[in-house]
Amino acid sequence: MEYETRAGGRADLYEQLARIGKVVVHPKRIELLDLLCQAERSVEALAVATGLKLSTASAHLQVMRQARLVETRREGTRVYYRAAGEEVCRFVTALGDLGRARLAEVDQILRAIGAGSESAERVTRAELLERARSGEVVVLDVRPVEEYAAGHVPGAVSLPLEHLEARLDNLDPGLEVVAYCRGPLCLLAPEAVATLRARGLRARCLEDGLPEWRRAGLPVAVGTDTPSGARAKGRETRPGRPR
Amino acid sequence: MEYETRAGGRADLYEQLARIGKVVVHPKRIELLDLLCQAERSVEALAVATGLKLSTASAHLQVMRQARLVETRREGTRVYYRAAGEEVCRFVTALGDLGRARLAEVDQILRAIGAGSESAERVTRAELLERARSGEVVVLDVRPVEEYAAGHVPGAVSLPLEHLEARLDNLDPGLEVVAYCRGPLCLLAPEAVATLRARGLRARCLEDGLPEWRRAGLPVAVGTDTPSGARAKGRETRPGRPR
DNA sequence: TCTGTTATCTATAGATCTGTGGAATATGAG
DNA sequence: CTCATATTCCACAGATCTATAGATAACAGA
Repeated sequence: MEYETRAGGRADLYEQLARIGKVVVHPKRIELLDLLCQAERSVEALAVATGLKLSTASAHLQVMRQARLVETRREGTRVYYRAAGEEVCRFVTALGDLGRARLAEVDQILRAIGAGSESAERVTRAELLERARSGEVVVLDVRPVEEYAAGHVPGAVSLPLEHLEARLDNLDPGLEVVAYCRGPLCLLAPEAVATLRARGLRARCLEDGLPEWRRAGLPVAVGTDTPSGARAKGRETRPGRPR
Repeated sequence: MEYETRAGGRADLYEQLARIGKVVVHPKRIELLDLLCQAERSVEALAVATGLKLSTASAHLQVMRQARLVETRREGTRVYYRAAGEEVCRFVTALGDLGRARLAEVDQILRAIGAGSESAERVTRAELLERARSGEVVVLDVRPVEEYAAGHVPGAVSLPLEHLEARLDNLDPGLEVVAYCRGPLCLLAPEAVATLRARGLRARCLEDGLPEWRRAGLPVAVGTDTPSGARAKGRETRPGRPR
């Protein structure tokens, strides 16, 4: 039996793509990339967030830099890493989607906290926009403050999950809460919702997270000012071409 | 300085995703996956196409199976592998897109054969549909016959690149040729176009390849009958939900 | 049942990857 | 210039991955 062999330069091509594959072969590197899709961070911050030793984290970051998936910015004695462009975040999302679709284990882990695929509970972006405008809901950003600062849903209140219990009183029990976090793989918002519901509040998760919000061409606010009344003081940007 | 640590079950999550990453860390596995996104194939066919020994190819396929990215079907003494669903192909596409966007090397390799990002030359799907309907162009599927058989643009003529030179006479020099292949990373169609142009024929590539065509919700014909007149005899399917 | 074909499994040697502590570098403050 | 901080570089030991040959298993046909 005979089969055709492949054309010439392709070997190099796949070798190049494997450079990218090399990044996502290590769980910690995926975690780092996921973090960097939310906001830039210093090496130390990344090491602490992922539970790695500093030198190990740095080594992983070098691998990611060689694959050109991250870029750096120096500020004084500190080096800030960030995802090298929107395509990187899209790729991480694609990886997560594939995981949820094909690996039952992923869905199980997510479902264990109520973030699984029975997402009938989730609020769509369109619904949120509409209801937030009329003041019916409070939008809660439960990610760490630095991620909120790097970009958030306009009008959202920053309330990191770790501080949620402590600041429950600040929430108006009459309003429904819509919480969001990093995306479909992130457990912060589902955990927040579980906590809130246990306290008798009405709460739901937003579908997806901030990267998808941005990618949908919706406005993103920048800065740490939490809106006490209705409008935030941080800059607000609307990207060029919605999709 | 203090940073928050991450919540609980996440480690397992990224470990699961790394199972997928493990597949794309090896160039040959990416190549195999790319092939399987076009059509199912036997282990031997895959080994020959990628230039691997049989046992090595089998080992790679086991890794891919463990990550649930491929599935198998047994037919007599032979085992056919296929991509485990549309999400897998979408992921491979995302990987390729990321490579083209971030790795200059990838673009260089593609450009060396005229398939680079200066794709102003490419025909859009919409344009092709319109012009093919009015009979102005010949649509050429330059992939191997088994991929044509597994699915092709309705009305396209199967003419694998390796046979192109030999069958040049069959082409009407008055018509423009639109060639397509596996996708943006595939070099078959660009090479075919280069060959045709060297012979003085008018020829262009279609944007992307068959997977993207299918993903766009356009009809896909199945079978090996090449249309001599206007209509193919193979089945023709229109998927449920276009996108 | 026996035989040939196709694919998987096993064992192994060589290569690559990981985590680590400690040295080296770069920057800013005194 | 010297010191303190943040990061990267280096060397090494232990773990994992890769390719391959040969054994084994599944199947079809006589």
